[in-house]
Amino acid sequence: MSVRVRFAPSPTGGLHLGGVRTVLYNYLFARHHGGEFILRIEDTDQSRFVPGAEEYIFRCLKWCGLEPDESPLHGGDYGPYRQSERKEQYRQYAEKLVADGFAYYAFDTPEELEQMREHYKTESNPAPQYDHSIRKKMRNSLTLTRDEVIALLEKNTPHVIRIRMPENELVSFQDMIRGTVEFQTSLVDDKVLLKADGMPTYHLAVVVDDYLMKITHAFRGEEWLPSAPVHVLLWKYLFGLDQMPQWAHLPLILGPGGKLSKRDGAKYGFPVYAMNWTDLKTNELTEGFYERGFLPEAFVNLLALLGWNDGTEKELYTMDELIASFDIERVHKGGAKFDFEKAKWFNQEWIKLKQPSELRDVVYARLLAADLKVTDQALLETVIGLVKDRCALLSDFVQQAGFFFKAPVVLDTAAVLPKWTEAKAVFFEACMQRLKELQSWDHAAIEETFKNLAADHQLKPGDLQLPMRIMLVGGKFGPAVFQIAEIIGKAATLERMEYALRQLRDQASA
RNA sequence: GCCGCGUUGGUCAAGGGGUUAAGACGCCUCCCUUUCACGGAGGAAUCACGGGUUCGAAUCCCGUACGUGGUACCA
Repeated sequence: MSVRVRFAPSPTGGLHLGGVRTVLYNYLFARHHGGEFILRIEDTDQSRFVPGAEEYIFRCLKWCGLEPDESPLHGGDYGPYRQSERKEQYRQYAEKLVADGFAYYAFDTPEELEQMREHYKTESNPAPQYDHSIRKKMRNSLTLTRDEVIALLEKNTPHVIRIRMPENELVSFQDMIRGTVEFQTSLVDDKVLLKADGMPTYHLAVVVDDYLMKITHAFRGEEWLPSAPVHVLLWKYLFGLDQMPQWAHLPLILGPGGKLSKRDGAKYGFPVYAMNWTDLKTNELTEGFYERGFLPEAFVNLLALLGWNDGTEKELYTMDELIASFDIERVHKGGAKFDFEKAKWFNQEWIKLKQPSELRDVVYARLLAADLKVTDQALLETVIGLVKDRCALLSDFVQQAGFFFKAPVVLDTAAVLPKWTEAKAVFFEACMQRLKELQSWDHAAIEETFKNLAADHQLKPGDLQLPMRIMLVGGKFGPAVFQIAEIIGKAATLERMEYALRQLRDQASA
């Protein structure tokens, strides 16, 4: 049987780091085994529907290079791939469970449920569950007579269908990451399977759809572990345990203080979503890795290694390498704290790995967005080659490459002013003259001219290079200074020197 | 509260009875570089705690602590 896995998000907002990692592990597993990766939209909660969220998910997956084989967009033989469009199929399964005695109708109103919780709440049990003991005291098809139930149903009385959890059974299953996991059924409540609006809850939908879509391996976040016994039982009742996919519950990704939230991102200044997401109601923007300046290769790479490794010292992987070495059973049990510093390191490594030509388009876009117009693409590649080892994020290119295309306006004169002397001013005036006369404008010739003149003036070249750098760059960074001069050209070099000299003169006398 | 899951340096982590307890990020020192990076050489954990089992435990078992998730007609 060929491997089929699925990622099943609900379109309620931004796509989280943990979500992307779940996609990634699904994707890697599918590719590793030559299987299919399916995307199913779990939009059964109409009250939480957010317009644009589904499109957003597709954009994120595309950027990450994790596109599904089957989805609402890509089609496939097991559609529709949105649960809202499959609504009609769920009821029959719920009814079958009722008929077989594994589920029941419950007519309790939200108010009655609230009363029940209030009534049975004690200090030692602050959150009473609708379970085997409570259900005997509620209005459902277990407590009402058959005629009463029929009458209520005929009158279209709002009702839900709940699973009837067995009283004293041990439910266990094999988790691919955690091994045997066991639950005592008495401690699990009678989860709603079909809501009053006719929509299934996650519990019913996930089982029915995984069955109908022939899912062989089901990976999801650890937060689902407590409801796993419900799902296992549903599989047993509906389709047989031998049909059930193999489960793997992925560890959580944690923030500095606990579960990673978009709050953490805002608080500590790092992105939490794959791409920018703006909440339409609050207008709140949550930053994405894409916008922050991450390469998708780096993003995927760092996520893969957050909770998994192949046992070797290798840390930098291409997607193909990940596919080749990924093994779900080597995924950790414990949650991993996300470290933005390490994330940046991955990005930096990936920028170093890339050829300038591969970086050209994204860097061009960044510069353009920063109001730096680049007309010479070949020049841009040269510049990228010179500065990329200094960039951890794509956004760093604005500073590291920007001065090649636009003269600095604000200069870090504070870096030279303390040691600025009239002798240096005289030197630079002379230097400008010499450079103006220079025949071949290449860095070696410029450097030679510069150093010879320094000797003539009995100044140390080293003491002059920093001022020269500030003149051309504006700050204490960037590649070799004569290299910069060569690239920006004679005219720009002289202009920048003159501009800077004027500022230094003014500021030194002030 | 109850239930589940987890716990190797600040972080990611290898190692699963006998090792000097890998490696990476970050941090610090030095070298290279008279900028900033890159690169190179070094420095800093006894494995949450307490009991067992064993000749021997980070590795197995049991408790405790801590963390984290669930406890909705949300997923």
